[in-house]
Amino acid sequence: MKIGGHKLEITHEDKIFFSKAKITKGDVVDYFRRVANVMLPHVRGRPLAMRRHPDGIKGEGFFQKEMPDYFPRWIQHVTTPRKEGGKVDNVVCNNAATLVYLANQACFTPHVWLSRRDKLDCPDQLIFDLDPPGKKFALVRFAAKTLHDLFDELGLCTFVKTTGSRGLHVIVPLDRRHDFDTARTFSQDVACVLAHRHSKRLTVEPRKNKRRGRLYLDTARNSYAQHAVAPYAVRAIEGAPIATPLRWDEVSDSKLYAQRFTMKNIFQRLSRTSDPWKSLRRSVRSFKAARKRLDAIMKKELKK
DNA sequence: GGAAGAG
DNA sequence: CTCTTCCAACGCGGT
DNA sequence: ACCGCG
Ligand SMILES: [Mn+2]
Ligand SMILES: [Mn+2]
Repeated sequence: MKIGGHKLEITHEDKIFFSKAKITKGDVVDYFRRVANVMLPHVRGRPLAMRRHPDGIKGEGFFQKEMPDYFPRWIQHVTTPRKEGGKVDNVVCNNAATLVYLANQACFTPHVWLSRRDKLDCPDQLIFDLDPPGKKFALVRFAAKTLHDLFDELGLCTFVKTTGSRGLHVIVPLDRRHDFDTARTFSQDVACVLAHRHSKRLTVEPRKNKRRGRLYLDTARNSYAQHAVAPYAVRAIEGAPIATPLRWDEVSDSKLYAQRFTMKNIFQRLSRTSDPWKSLRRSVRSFKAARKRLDAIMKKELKK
């Protein structure tokens, strides 16, 4: 296969990766070739952690952060310091050829950092991870919408995607003027305010046995060298569900669920509707002003 | 999926 | 040569 | 200091 001026040999095209949906490795490679144009803007410039499944979804799968020596020289990469010493040489996926090469390496669930290579210490987005306690996806939709409303009050834009697994991710574009510790503390404070406003349904309680059926507002991703599943990544779950950017009005649909979009129906969606995240990079608002507004809300509502 | 070490 | 193993890591809270 | 989460 010739792509972007690179010739790639695709191996084991007929190997079954998803048995129930009868999706082969060749199908997966073809998926990434076709989705590249809409996916690349969201992964470009970011350290990428490879989630690989060489034996398809019936195998174990593993994370790999270090780019192997045998990868071709045209694949871009960036060295990042580890928090407790040492370093990692990460893949950076800036073009369709790399996406296809990774797919042939059985990496079909790439994860990406919340910061970009030119400013690794300052995230350009926050992520709130919303998973249902048990099976109640309506609670995930509720949490996402109330988060959206709170960020409206704070003057920040929000974007939402299915994770393709159990829940939703809410993304908040940031101005890269603040480090991870500052951004994470802000996200934790936002979660505390929201949990306090909706204490019957939401919680920031990490202990599972103290959540009592409430949805956990998970801010754990908002740290250095952490990563989240990339938009349009394929999850290692039967049916090949895809992490799919949504419009906010879709979150109000009671028929929405985390695995709503799959390798089988995603291109039908993409031909009908334009990229819901097209404006993401133009939606950066002032963190300073938002922090100030949140401080006022905390003083009024949290009381201690 | 591929490298490296053990046997 | 074949077979097995290895491929991540941050902050938090509790021991 | 180490373990178990997410
Ligand atoms: Mn999740
Ligand atoms: Mn979670």
